[in-house]
Amino acid sequence: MGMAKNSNNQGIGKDSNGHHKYSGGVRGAIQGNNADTPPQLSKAERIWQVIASVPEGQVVSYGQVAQLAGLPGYARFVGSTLSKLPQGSTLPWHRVVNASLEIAPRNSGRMREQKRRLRDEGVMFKGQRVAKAFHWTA
DNA sequence: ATGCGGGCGGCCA
DNA sequence: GTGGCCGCCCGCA
Repeated sequence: MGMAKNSNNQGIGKDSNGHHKYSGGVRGAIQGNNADTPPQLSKAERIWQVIASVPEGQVVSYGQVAQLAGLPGYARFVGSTLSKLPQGSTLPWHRVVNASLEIAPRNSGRMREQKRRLRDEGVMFKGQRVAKAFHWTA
């Protein structure tokens, strides 16, 4: 475990979304993380919020994140949003897998990094997939 | 404006 | 259980 502290902080420098509609007090993490998520936040911000709330040792799917962020149907957007995270981000991006609970195919190095991180927090695999027991249900 | 490619997902062979 | 086809929605030529 060591230092897990998945706060709501992920080195959000500048959103490539352009829309700087405000990003003021993101008080605490989004505890509710329901679809009732207040919309002053940009889509990317809401997505970050949800991911930041995923417990250590658990995973969620892209579609699930979208759903929880109040953006049903935005699964792919979640993926592209994560691909834009800054290098030093503390957002637990590695806890997001596809609906089949497999690590989404992309740069092999990134994939290995994700698997390593998950294993480090105790997540177990069944073949290529994360065992169901580690699938987070909000 | 239009087209195309993504860290996806649900359905149906 | 797999694999292929669309459908979704966005960002960037």
